[in-house]
Amino acid sequence: MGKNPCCFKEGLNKGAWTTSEDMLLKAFVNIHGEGKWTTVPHKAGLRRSGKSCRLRWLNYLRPNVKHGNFSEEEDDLIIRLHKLLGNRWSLIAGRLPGRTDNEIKNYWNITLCKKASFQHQMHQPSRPSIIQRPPTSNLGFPTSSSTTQSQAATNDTTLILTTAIRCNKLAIPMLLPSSSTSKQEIPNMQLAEESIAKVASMIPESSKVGPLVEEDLFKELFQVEENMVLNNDKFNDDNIVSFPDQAAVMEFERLQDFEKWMLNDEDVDCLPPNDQMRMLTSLFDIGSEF
DNA sequence: AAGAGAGTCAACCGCGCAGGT
DNA sequence: AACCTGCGCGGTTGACTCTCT
Repeated sequence: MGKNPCCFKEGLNKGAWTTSEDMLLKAFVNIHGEGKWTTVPHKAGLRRSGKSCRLRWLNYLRPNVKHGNFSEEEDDLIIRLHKLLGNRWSLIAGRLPGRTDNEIKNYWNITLCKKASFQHQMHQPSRPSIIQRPPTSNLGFPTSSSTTQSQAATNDTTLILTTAIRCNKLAIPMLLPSSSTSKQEIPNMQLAEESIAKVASMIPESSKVGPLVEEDLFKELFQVEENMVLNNDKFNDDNIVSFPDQAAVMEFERLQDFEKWMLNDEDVDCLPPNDQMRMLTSLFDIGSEF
């Protein structure tokens, strides 16, 4: 397996590891612990690079590394995590005890990629599983062409972005029933406002901007029901948020929060209420099975 | 039996980030 | 600020194995 074992560079062995090399590395790490990989080859008496030692230890020699077939549960989890996190194999591996990023990456490329693609076609034939980063308008919203481009990306199977639609600005109008202006008549109103407040609280005060919204986008994010209308006149500082220059950073932090929440981690600062969860599932294009 | 092609997977490579000087 | 070093990550490679004809 692997590269040609007869290949030498600067006196270093390359290619498949021998049993004796494994024993040397294992013994050394068991005594001295992990870390300082650049000094390991010299101290352990190995003619290998530090990187190679680290890789061999992490992927094969480390205790509790699981080898062999993946279970159905593991398959399912990998597919779902990949949908959420993209090709961030180390993060995915962190959720599967005993599995390494390298193993999961190989397994995905060989097996699950096809399986996930098949599942997606069965459940959502017209929607892409991987969202393409849309071009933004001068207001920061995805333009109407983003859907078309996303579909085009699906058609030619080009995977461009695996996280979320990136909006620089998000303004949230009041949600009103078509025949009334009374908040109390809308059961979800309170939750929607809580969601708005939560999102707004994540954004620095200085970055809030004026009333900007695209109705279709809002309806998609908050799953507006047929008997409700958007009142674009009702804006104030509390329901307008933006992600200006630091958009990518903000989004990344929220993705981490979302991931932690999804996986029931402890120490999560932000636990999205139901409506916010719906917004996030739309943003991250995650199906309702979550 | 044997050759070809497809599938598998350990290992390598290059890049980027963080921390230290 | 610039450079160096160590580390970790994701993409890719290529030897080996399996399956088909």
